[in-house]
Amino acid sequence: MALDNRKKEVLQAIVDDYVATCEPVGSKALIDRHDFMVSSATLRNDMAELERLGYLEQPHTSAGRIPSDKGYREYVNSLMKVDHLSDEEGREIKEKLGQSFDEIAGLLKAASATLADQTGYISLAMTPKLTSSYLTQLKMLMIEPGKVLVVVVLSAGVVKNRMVRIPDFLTQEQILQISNAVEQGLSGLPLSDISLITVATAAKDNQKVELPEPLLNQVLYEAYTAIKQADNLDVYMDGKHRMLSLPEFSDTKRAQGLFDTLSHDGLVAGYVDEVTKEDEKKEYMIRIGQEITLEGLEGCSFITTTYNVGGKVAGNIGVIGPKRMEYSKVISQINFVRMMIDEKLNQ
Amino acid sequence: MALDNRKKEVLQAIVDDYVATCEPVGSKALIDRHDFMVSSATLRNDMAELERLGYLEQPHTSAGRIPSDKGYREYVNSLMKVDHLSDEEGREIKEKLGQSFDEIAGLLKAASATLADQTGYISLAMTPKLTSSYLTQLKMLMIEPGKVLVVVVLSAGVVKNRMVRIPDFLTQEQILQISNAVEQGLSGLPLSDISLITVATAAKDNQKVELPEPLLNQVLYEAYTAIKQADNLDVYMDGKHRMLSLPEFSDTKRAQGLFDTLSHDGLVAGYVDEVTKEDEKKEYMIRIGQEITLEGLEGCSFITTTYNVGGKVAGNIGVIGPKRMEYSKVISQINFVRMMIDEKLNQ
DNA sequence: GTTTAGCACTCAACCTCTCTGAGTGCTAAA
DNA sequence: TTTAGCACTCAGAGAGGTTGAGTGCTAAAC
Repeated sequence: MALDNRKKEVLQAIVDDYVATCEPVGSKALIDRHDFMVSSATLRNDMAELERLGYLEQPHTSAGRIPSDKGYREYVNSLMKVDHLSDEEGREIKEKLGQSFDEIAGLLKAASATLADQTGYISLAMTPKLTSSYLTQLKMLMIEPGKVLVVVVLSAGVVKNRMVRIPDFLTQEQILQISNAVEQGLSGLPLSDISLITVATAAKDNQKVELPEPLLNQVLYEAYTAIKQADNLDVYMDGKHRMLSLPEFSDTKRAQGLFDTLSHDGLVAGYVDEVTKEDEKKEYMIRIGQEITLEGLEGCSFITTTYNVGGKVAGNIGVIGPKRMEYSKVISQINFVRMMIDEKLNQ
Repeated sequence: MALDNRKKEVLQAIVDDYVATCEPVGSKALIDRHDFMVSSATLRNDMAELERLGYLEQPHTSAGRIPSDKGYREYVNSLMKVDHLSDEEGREIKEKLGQSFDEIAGLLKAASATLADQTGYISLAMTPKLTSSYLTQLKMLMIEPGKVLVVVVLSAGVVKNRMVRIPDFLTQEQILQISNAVEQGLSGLPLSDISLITVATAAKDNQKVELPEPLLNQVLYEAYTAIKQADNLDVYMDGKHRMLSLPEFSDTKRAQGLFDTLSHDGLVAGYVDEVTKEDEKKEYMIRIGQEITLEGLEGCSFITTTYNVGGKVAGNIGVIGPKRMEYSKVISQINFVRMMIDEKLNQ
């Protein structure tokens, strides 16, 4: 059964008011703050009906109503008015992200900081998923005997490096030969196709490399690990501490549950990944309250979106806030930041 | 006026009990839990005296006493029994830090995580102060036309790198010439002696570099920035969220004040630096309550110590916890971790 | 059928009052 | 100097009462 127009307006008004005040909304207050052309008794009937249908909840008999997860969902799906960023806000974001960044990591850090600042909630920025990107360069730079810096460059413009140990007596020359051989053999190959075997094949096909097998293998193993490690997702998160000032987290237990989970980057990244796949065709992923299957985030809402680098390769940015979130505002803020990232990355 | 022996014992017992329970300690409870050979009335007199002298405080008339900052200070300075780590704990730490680390950053991250785990408080690990270290290598690796990875290697074994932009048309060959020239001219020089001018001199003294002045300067500027940036302190902090479970932070306001400050790495690092200088000759820096001049940390205690790399170059590790902290235990934990770091770095 | 006025009802929040008990300070005697 | 004893204090818990925002229901009006 669909909601009639007035009920929709009532639900919308209740969500708006509750978001603004964090207090249960009663029929009287609703009349006062909005131009309903009916009496409070009528609204009471509507509210009772909305509660029966599961869109509203009552903390206790003599209190007003608050939106349920289902209520928020309905609001987000079809009721909220899409907000435009004020010029002011747009300008602020542009200012913070306007400078030039030499590495994608720097851009994402700045994006995360900006998003946290602007929304006042927790922001999230993840490096691109690199599975579909390919290796473009592999350099090995001898720092001192036995210590080599492996630099991996991927098609998405991602550069990662890692210090590894190798046998002391190998020379820069030998290392150079190996890295050149591997680079020649593997560049252009998707990361997912690179295995210890392909690395070894690449090195051995190249005649110039002349080293005893076990030694060679040791170096190749380190190169392989460095390449694979370049695939690791980095997660930048800001604004956690701001959540403590929200009334919904005045209970330390809740805040602790949230922080416990958020301190495991991997958990969050995995969840975002999973949910992004579910909502593949949508511009945004929105999860509200109990819809979120991460422990400790049941009282939150989670909005993410995807930025693009070149073709397929993409990462996520997002915001975690209370269910009582200014959805439309946050969405437009995320969107703006995403556009900025896209622009920077694809210019 | 010095405290007589019994008063010292009383103070010590009160601190121990309060640390264990977080409840004000009364004369009766003190008699029950310790073997004082006197009556509670006598202890009451002692406690009144200790309060008059400022070592104890009373939350309200009909409550027991809690240690004041001065009381904790006396306890730390001369009363506490120095604890030895249990074999169990030592083994756990060794296990976590036992693996080999290729970079100092990795070691410090692990140290911070371990310290947070073991103490249950907030841990801190800072990269070495590099002002007294010198440049050993400077490499520039062309990633793609216009983009160069500058790798800076310092005497302390610190390797930092930074992606920079240069004019498109410079070749790998030219870049190599420049970096070689700079490296030759500057290697062995303390970081503090390196300026834009010395960089430029190094490059220009080398005959091989043949580039129009403005172009060359642009590249040199980037190299200089990369070198200077290698000096940046990194701060690793873990275990923040655990503080929320302590009774002293059940009030969200306090927790927020703490987290606000801790979210500024720089503030904390600066403070540690400053205080380490004050306590230069001591093995540990300990600051209690109001002694800490960082906003939001007035309810905490802060313990740090210094690890060494080679000679002078040194960084700090530390723990931030409630004033009601198991001082001796934390100190031995920090100490153990410091020894592990020293060992790893100087082997 | 929908809307409204009116009224009885509910219940968290707040206040006040009392009681309890842990803990104190003081005094006078040992 | 130490101790026993006693009067005193005060936070915290519990009981009782009041308030007021908010509800649901009913019967009349539209």
